Amino acid sequence: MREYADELLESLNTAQRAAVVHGAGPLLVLAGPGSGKTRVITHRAAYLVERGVQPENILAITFTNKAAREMRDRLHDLRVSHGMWICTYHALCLRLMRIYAESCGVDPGFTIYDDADQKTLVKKAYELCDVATEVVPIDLARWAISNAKNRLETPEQLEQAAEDHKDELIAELYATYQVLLERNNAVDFDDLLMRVARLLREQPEVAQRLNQRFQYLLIDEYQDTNHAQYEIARRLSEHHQNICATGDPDQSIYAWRGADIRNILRFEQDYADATVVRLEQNYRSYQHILRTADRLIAVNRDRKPKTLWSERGDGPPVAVWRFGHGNVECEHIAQAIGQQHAEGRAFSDFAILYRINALSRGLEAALRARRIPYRIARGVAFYNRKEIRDALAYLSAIANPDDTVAFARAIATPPRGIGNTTLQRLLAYADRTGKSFTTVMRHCDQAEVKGAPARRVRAFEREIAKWQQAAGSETVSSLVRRVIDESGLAKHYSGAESGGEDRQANLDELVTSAVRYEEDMIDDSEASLTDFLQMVSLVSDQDAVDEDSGCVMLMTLHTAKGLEFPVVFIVGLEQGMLPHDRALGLEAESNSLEEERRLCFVGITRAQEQAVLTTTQERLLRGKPRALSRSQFLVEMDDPDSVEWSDFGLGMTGRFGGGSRFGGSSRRFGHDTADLWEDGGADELAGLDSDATSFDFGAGAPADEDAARSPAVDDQPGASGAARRRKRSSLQDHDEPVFSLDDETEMARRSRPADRRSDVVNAYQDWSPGMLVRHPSYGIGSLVLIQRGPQTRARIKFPGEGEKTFVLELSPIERVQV
DNA sequence: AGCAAGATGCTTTTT
DNA sequence: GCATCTTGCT
Repeated sequence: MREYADELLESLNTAQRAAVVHGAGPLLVLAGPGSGKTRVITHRAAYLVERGVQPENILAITFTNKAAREMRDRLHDLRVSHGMWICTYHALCLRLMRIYAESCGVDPGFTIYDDADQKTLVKKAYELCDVATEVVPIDLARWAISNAKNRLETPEQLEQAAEDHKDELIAELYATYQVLLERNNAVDFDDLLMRVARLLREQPEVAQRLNQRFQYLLIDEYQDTNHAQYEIARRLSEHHQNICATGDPDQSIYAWRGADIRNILRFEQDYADATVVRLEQNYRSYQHILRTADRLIAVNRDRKPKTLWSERGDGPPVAVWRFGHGNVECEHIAQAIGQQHAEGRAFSDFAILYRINALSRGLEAALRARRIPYRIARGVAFYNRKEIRDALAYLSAIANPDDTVAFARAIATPPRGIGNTTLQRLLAYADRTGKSFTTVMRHCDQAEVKGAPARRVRAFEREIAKWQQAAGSETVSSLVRRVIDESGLAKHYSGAESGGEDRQANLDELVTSAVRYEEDMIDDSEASLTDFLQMVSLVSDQDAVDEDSGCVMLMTLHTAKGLEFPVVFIVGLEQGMLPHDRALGLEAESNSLEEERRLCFVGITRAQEQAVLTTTQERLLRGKPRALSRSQFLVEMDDPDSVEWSDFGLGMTGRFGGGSRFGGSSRRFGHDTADLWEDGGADELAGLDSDATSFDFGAGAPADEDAARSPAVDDQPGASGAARRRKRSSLQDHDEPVFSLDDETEMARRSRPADRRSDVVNAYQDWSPGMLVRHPSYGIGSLVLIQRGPQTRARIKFPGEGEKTFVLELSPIERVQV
């Protein structure tokens, strides 16, 4: 009879198998993109269990909650479920801090401050230290404090290392900020790591006990660990040395927030006799994609060479699209997605990636105008809404009577006749005496708050006390409901003022999330308000990436790490965007430029079948037009064999600035590519004019408004491909662009040859082998083979160039009229 | 105390 | 372009 352990090794390649069967002792798995890393980790965990290791003796640390969830699911499929700790570094530290609260110097009911709360408190430190933000920019101080914490440095150490007055001020701010955190019984994200790292370092007996508990460590994305995380991993594996780290130095993209690529590079020195396994076979992408990514990353000097290989076919070349303006870029991408969807591709097959969140706006508008369902990976967005933050402030105030940041927020909304003067007096008194805010409110006359305001303050305090009592006897969800209703928040946000209904719905959603939290709790007794709030604060963007939402996914390149999609668009490949300005500064120099390159590498390697990179000559940035030149990365990765350039409406700069109102005139994009190729010089641009006028900017108001009324998400994920197609085509009928019959535009439209306005649904229906086509750089060729499917692929023979394969929707190929 | 209009500054990426 | 902060008015 075959053992289950053998079954676990099936369908693994030699390297993967070596990593899975590796027993005790340090193991480093260097895993290139798409090399089946997650499979290896999960199979390794399951294999260990199968060989007699107890699940509760295994600790798996991931970078995101989503990765943790995925791993848990996969392990469940592999029949390993309970007992194993699978969590992020931050969640791990949270749990340890709760257990060892006293040793960590916190009260277990502490609040976790997010970015915004942290900023509030740092500002307060500025006031207390009498430092002006003009002298030390607030973000500089925040960055410096965060860095110090990552390196486990105290304010005193920072002060000793200070080189100038500014550094001294920062050290002072850090010290004050820490005191404020303590007084509020709060920690920030960095504290979670720092305090646990210190705990393990300073209390060897705790470290020892945890070594016994967690006999095997599995750590994902090791290249992204910062010093504190590195220290934690080391201490937790000090005695048994059973640490399995996986990662890829070429995908290290978090150095800017303290991640140290050296942690992975020196693994072999840190752990004597470490076994190193390299996973170099890629199962994800076609060759053209892989080779292009490889060519780009090979430019980095600070790197260990690595050979990525694949048994998959060439696939279509990587496409580079050049546009005159960011608006055209968005329109064209939306159009291409619409077209491919009409041919049977699911919307969820597409991802659009960008360097900075600000670039999502135009894309959203273009997708909405075409009624293409999309989702933005922004998990925190929900918890960042005003009404949600307000509700959470009430809850934090109930759970943690020292949390003045929460009280200050709660007391102000809805307005209850307690203004800033009163609040400041209360806060000042709390600061002076160190009493909890509830106590201060109860005795507010001592804080010089008298008369009517005093009555209101005491009334507010009584309400909080009432809820605190309720918190002890009812479920979290019913408390959340009660607080939202009784605080007056529900009423306050019910007004017909903009988005009142949405806000109500969001507040309801918060209650739902509390219900879901209770359901997820295995042991009911563990569900507590504090725990719920702490969990909520560790939610991140990546967690909002849904597997099969039936939507096009939009996200930053950072968020995309670890994901894969059949078709990937990376927009904004321009100097200043990708690589970003901050990486191009003289002082930043090569290190950050190399990180930008890795970021681009991560982006390209997300693509399974098709990668499209776009670049524009101009785009709106912060509301102002900005001229841009193409990214150096495009040049570095270029190769005529695997990268194909297309130009769309180059030189159309300036004239169309201003906004997203251009109607759903999809047909006017697509295959009417300009006949210019290389660096569209000014003389070549002349021929573009007629095309340029056909773009109809600013004239599509009716279509735009129509789109605004329709929901962004209208696709049914469950529907079969055929059903979806049918639904789509019926939609298409209604979706017929409502042209505003602006004279100029309509004339431009008519003046174009009919065949160049290819029909979206029946595109290429009449294309057949033998037909002549034109490619802007290869010239005239003949169609050898046409393959219809999710993408229409065509094999075309060019005299002197040989045969090449194209995805027609993505290439600038035109039919030649005979 | 509370609100509204105007001024300011800011955007890289995230647990 | 947006969100946040400041100012000034009721």
